[in-house]
Amino acid sequence: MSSQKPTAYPVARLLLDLRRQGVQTIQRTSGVALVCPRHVRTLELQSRVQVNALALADLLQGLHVTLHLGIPEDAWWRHLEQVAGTGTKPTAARAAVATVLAGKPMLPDTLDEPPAMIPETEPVAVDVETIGGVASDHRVPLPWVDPSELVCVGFSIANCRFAFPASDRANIQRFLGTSNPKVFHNAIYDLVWLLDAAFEIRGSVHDTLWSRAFENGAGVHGLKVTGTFTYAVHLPEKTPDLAKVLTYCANDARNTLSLFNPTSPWCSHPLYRLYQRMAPRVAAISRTGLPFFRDRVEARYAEAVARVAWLDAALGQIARINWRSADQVAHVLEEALPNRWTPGGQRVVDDAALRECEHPAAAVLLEKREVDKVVGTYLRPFLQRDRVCGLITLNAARTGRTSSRYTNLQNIPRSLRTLFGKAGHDWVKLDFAAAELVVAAVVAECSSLLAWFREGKDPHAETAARIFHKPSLSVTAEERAVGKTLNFSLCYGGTARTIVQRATSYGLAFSLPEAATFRTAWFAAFPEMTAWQAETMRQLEDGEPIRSPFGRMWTIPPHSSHERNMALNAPIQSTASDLLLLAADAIWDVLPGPVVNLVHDEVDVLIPKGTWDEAQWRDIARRMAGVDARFPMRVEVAVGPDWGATVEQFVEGVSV
DNA sequence: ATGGGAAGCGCC
DNA sequence: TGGGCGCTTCCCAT
Repeated sequence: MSSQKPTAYPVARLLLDLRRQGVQTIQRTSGVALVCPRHVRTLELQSRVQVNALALADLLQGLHVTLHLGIPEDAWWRHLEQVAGTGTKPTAARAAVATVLAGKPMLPDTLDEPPAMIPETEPVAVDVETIGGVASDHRVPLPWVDPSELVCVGFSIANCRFAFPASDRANIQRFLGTSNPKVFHNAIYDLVWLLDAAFEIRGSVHDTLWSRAFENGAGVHGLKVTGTFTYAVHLPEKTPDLAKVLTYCANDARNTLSLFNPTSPWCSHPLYRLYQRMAPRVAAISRTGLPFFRDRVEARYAEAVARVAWLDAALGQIARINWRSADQVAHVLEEALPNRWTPGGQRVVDDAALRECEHPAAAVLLEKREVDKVVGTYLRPFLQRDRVCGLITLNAARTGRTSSRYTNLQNIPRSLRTLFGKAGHDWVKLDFAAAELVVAAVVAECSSLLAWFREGKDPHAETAARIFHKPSLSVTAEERAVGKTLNFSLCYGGTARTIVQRATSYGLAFSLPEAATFRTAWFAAFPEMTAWQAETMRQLEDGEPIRSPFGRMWTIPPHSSHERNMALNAPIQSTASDLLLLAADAIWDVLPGPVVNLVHDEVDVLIPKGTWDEAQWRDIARRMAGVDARFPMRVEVAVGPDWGATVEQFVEGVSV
């Protein structure tokens, strides 16, 4: 491939070409659906995912494809090249699209008679249709988003497909309430709605996406080839025709059923079982959301808005530009900025650059950014409802971490956490201490790190002691911070440069050669880490999949340093998050209050004031820490009147 | 008017 | 040339 930048082939142009070739494209809130009237496949692409050329190949061969058009344009270009040959021009792409074939018959838009009797082991596929959401913000309909509404629930059993409007509660409950396995396609979403409508689901929960997530680390936003669909029509937005919605819903349930493979070994895998138990619980957390103190949020909001006005006035004295625009800021600060450039060829004006900048506007702009973020991303959206809800998903991250969307409950600033809580209740925080480092020590079989964890020592301080050649008791706070920086950076492929950057964010300063010395010393102190990283690189080069201790797999092409570092990180991060989910499962039924949030290595619980019982929580924390004997986890337990005011009570776990 | 990409920043 | 997420704003193309 020549180094010359290829001619752009915009997504909209591709869609237009597809449409010309008789491919039906329908705009939906969640993206654009491309519908070909022939067999059938669903895939979704998103920017952070390494997509497979097969995806577009399938599309161009006339499969039924759903694309989330979040991928960068050059990614589309690479696919086009791979599919239609190097140097593909739009005309060649059009020629490839021309291979789209006219279709075979699909399922008709009619409903079957619901069966009177269902054999007990027969899987029942369930699909929910909803309407509403905020299209401009890509927010799908959710119970807490107004306007949003449950329209109908569809079912598919064996060769039968049928649906009921949401008002027909008796019939919906009749089929949800059987002991048959219930099959969903991205279950959390349907579960949130069914839970909100107070339906009771009996039988085990299955999801057609889980096995794929375990097998190749595909998130819901990632590449998702889900198999053969027999009904490939998509529902137009805002259709007033209930009959049409019902048939669509039933046919989609049918599609879901066709994707379900009950004989897959994954269906009996411990992680799959875990997801079956956790999915309804996570849906419940999503629906409940975080309670907050409205008066506090309003006060903080007013304060922040006033501060923004003051800062804007101050900046206006310096230059009358849009200080949110990186381009305009770069133009004003010019020579005062450090000589760094973004991948897109623009001057870097991020916070780190501003801190190095002598210009009088820099300090003011830093504060403006901070307050702007707090107002725009957090406080203003919070005030729109009486609680803060986000859709927590089990399989959006390739590593198996949970994530939270449509308000992210996992990145709320520490400074705002004191706004969350409930009158008459206390907030209990259960937190895995240094979870990823423990997992890394186990996976790499690092004897010294493991010994420290087993003995309950502070690993960062011990690391610092090794690096600075002094007794661990005389390690200073700054030296410990260096140790922490090294531990987190070097496990996953960090360089001397990244160590310096990280250290700067901790308020430490040292030179590149110093960082290089620390790096060498770290690998010398932990020879098993060196060996483990080398072994992972060998697997990558040999094309072997990367595996986690719990059996997740990732096939990663070793093309770039990013992918090599991903291979180092994925099994560690995923194991740490699986441990938290396993721990949450282990303690769920003995918790004295509802779980209100999950933040990667933290579980948050609300309890009525005055019911704190240390012995009870010690027991809970012990169960949590001992969830898997291979991993010497420690759990920190804190309690307080709100999320931000929790105070650590004790630590439970190995050697405590 | 609308949507995608880039930059930036919040968290673990 | 640590990883993993999601959200907002600006800018530009359609």
